[in-house]
Amino acid sequence: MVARGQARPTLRDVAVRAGVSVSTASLVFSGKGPVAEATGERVRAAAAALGFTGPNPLASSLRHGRSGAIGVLVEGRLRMAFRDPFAIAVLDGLAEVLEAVPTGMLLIGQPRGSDDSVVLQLAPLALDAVVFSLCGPGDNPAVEHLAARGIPMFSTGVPGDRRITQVRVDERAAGVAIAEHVRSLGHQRVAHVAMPMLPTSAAGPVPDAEVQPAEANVPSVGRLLGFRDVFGPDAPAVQTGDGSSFEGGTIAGRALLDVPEPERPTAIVAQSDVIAAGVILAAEELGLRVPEDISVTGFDGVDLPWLPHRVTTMDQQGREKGRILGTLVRRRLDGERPRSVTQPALLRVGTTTAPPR
Amino acid sequence: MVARGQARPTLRDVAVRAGVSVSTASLVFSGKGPVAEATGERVRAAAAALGFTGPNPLASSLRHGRSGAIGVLVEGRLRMAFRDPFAIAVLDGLAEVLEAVPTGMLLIGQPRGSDDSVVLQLAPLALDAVVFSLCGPGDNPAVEHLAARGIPMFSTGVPGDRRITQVRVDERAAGVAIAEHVRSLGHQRVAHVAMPMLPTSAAGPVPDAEVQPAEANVPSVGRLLGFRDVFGPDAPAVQTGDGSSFEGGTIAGRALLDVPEPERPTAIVAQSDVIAAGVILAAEELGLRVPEDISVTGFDGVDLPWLPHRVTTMDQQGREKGRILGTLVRRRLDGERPRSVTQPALLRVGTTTAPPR
DNA sequence: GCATGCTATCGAAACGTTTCGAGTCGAATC
DNA sequence: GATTCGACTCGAAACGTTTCGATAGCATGC
Repeated sequence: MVARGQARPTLRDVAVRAGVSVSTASLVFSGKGPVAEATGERVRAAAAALGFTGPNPLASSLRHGRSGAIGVLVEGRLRMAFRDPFAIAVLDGLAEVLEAVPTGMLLIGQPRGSDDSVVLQLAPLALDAVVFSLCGPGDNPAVEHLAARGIPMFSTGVPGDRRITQVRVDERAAGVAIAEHVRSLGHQRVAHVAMPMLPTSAAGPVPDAEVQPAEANVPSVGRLLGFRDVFGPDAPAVQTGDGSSFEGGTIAGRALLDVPEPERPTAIVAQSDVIAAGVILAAEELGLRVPEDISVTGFDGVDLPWLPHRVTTMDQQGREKGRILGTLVRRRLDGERPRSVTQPALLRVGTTTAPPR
Repeated sequence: MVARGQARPTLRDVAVRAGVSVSTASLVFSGKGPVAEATGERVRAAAAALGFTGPNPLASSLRHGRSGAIGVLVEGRLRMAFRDPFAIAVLDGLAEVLEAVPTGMLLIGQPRGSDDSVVLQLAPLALDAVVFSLCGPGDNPAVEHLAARGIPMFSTGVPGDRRITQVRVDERAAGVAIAEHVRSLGHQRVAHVAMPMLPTSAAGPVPDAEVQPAEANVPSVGRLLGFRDVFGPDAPAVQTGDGSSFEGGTIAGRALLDVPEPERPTAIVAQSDVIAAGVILAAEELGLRVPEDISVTGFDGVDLPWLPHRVTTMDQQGREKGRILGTLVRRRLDGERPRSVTQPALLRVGTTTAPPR
């Protein structure tokens, strides 16, 4: 029942005790190949008696060449990544599909700046695939390493390497769609709050040099391009210094709204719901009512239970995106070569937009 | 440079190409044992030429008996678990320590109700240790399985099994401390909003039968006991139906505050900051100002950037707790047998408490 | 009475490392 | 010149499975 000494029992111990060969014992646990009822029973009894809880996963993995784990690369500190409810939604959908396989998700943190340390961290890990779902723009040193190891890679748009199978949305088209909605309400002075264009971008107005039309698949860039497709290339845009964050939204909101009324935008298009929430706080701090005095839109379509508004947003259906990602991973592990897919984003009108006064 | 055909190169391929034995090649990559400079160079060159990215982790793990991954058990859907910023803080601290080893964190979801499926999910996973940090009260079927496999277990208080090494706080004492603070301000009619006493608890008033003094190590129970140590055994307490959630706090807050003024409590002691935030929303919805009309306290000491208050709370230093947890895991993997530890929780007075009017 | 087919079982060969003990060789020591 | 010592290298034996091909037993069909 309990381990004698230190060593765990092995399949061989079980086989010996049951009076069968190791291969037969293996068959009993894997369920492949025909085994007589009585034999199976004897083996299971021996296993129970020895406290054998099943074949050693490491040995089994080595034989199969599969570890049963996929890596999830997390850029920056965990606490930051997990503040983004959209990322969580994707992860949740992913887990939902992978649970059934079953495959575990191995979190791999990647603190900023330590470029090659992630490779050192990755090298000793046995992974069947890797998902980039909490990463920002820019190249990731992990991509080269994983490509060399032949580990299949998946992402939700960034990094944009062609060796990575993607579940993406047409960011620019989505940016156009929400901007159109704002314009159709009658807004003309409209500003944009973006996530950083580059990993190195500083908070503040977006420099034109950082907006490369070729990078339209990067969410921050694509959404800004879409916005400017509607409101013109000179429509004001500021970026946060830290991705999709509430604080970043608040800071940007103050900068845009704390100006004399004639210059003040009548609507702000933000690149995420969390940023939009921050902008709303900034507006309310300044005594502006949303949506009467100022309209605010978000992006993502996540639940913000603590926000007493329903943000007008582009619903990206994060959980569904995660599920699709999971399905792609599964199919890849089954030997197929699934191609990248594009998911639609849907305009969802909430309580934070109205015609200008 | 690139894989020929499908097969990845192995250490043997590298050794052959470099004209050395496999064991010597192994020495080069592991850095153990003396290797002549020239030999090492030759092996590395051969590896580069073949596109060998390092020893196969699976084989290496089998040999070492270590997988380089620790499991993190997540009760309920991922999205729910990750809504709790305290859990995230613990995870963040844990990751900080484990990154350096390096060891990955393998998330294992455990949807409610599917009692033995977690074992099925766990069985094929190679884990060096398991951390329960996002789990609620009650027994967990995974504990038996892991104990049988001899996998070291760690937790932050629950489950309370003695085979698990714990980083806990004295929940009851902490509950007393914050209640004392509220009483010292002069409050007499004080209510409590708890997390569920049992996994099966329904939202609403806490039935006496669910409050077992023996279970004082369970956070929800211990904190309530501490609260009642100060305000008496009949002080009103309601529990949420879903752990530490904003919505749960709002619902409970409405139930407690939407009553005629003479019956209304002048302070509410909540079992988490997130719940406290929900209570504050409920209060404000009813036109009550915090802290002028009603004081609200939380628990945990997490950052809620979107909340325009600094909650008075017991700071549990989640990140530090996670770091300690990580250190315990590390020491255990180094062969020590670290004992459970108790962390202090510190009263941190914010802007949500004041004397009653 | 012999080929045929099926079921149940087994031995041996992987899977790709790491580690242990042993061996080689040249330099230093007596 | 024999001995001792390091530095370096190597072969072989694990680590605990899974899988392939072979074999044995036994009934079926002619």
